Amino acid sequence: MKEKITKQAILSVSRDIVNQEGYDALTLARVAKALKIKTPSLYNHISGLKDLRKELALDALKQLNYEVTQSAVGRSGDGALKAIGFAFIHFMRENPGLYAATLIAPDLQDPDIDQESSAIVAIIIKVLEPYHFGNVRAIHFVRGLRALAHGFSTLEYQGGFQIEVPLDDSISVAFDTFIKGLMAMNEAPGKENQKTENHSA
Amino acid sequence: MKEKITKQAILSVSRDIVNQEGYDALTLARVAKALKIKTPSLYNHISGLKDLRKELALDALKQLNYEVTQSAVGRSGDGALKAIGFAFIHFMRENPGLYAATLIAPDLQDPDIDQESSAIVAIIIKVLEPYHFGNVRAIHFVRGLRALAHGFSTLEYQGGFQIEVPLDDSISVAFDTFIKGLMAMNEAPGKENQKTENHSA
DNA sequence: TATTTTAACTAATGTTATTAGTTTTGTAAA
DNA sequence: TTTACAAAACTAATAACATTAGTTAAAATA
Repeated sequence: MKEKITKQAILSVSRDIVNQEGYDALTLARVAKALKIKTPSLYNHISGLKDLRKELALDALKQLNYEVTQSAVGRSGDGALKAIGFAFIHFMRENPGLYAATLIAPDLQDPDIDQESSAIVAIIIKVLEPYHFGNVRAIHFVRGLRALAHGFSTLEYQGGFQIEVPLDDSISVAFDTFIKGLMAMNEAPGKENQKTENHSA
Repeated sequence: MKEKITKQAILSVSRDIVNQEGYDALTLARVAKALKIKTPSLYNHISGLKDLRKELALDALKQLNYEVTQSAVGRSGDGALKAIGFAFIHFMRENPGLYAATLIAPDLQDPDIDQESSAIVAIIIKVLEPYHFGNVRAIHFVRGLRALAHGFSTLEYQGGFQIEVPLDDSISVAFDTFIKGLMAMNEAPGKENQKTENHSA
């Protein structure tokens, strides 16, 4: 049963390739071989390697958004925040190649990519709502949480944690710590509580 | 006055290339052109592109370590921690190509690279000493601070922050938040305060 | 059935990294 | 000063890659 060759099929084998053989293994030659066609035939469906990388990154971001969103449903407050953090790590562990795709191929100027990126921000903003932060302050916290999740993911991806202390404990403690500080901040709020409409932090 | 061609000279032009033209612009052909020699001649000094990337990453990590260390001297406690965080961001802003080199070329298995990575950990551990955390707990916090700094750097590098709220404010708030939570944690310590000797978190 | 579009193909070009073998050049010894 | 050697440049060649142009076969449509 031959798979019909379509953009989705190309993305599908690309996902497998990057996850199993590493991001660098994603070449048009490799993709064509997996699909049993010649390299130039790919140009009937995509407009080149750069395009393929972008599409793959977009796909990865969509999946990441979905999993992050799912991790937060049914939870609230600090439980939801921690779940979001772990959803990042989980995604990276299960899909190292796709995670690399979101790291390397960014082109954040691209409107499609930009939209997916800010969708993640919107999720966190929503979870933060009950805390009643001012908008500016909320953006600071969103950025902090995002940086924390992203930082842990990237460092583990690179192999930056070798010690025998379990990483999951560290992540848990780090989020607890940040959230605890966040509460303390709320009791003694700063002066920068102006309104802001733009939520694409 | 012709520059004598040496490993250092190769690394020097490589630094300029990645910072000015992006990490992808680092090819042996490009380096050779900058040095006005032919590509194969480079093999008299380095053993290939992979080697060059590794050497460049090592160089970048050394510089990063130096700047992080310098940022902490004369400061203590939360002031020092925040300064370290900003040193990361500053390095990334001034040397985007070198920063990318540390992100992309890792090979964390390599002993040279590993040593430089754990040097950064040692610095933070030292700054945390006055807080008298147990070793396990200290490692958690080191990881958290490292992830925070790394996360902010990487996200800004990718262009992940577009809004008009200044990023430096967010970084400041995030570190304050984390440090505040850290103090609160210290007042109510957890149960996992065993001793550990390995400091290469 | 005839026509148009889709999607494969072959052929060719230019850019890479890399290896092998050769020549030049500078330095140190005779 | 001449000779010997090693360092560091070179030329030539190969293989993997992306990309473009032009061609052909098959499928969909009119």
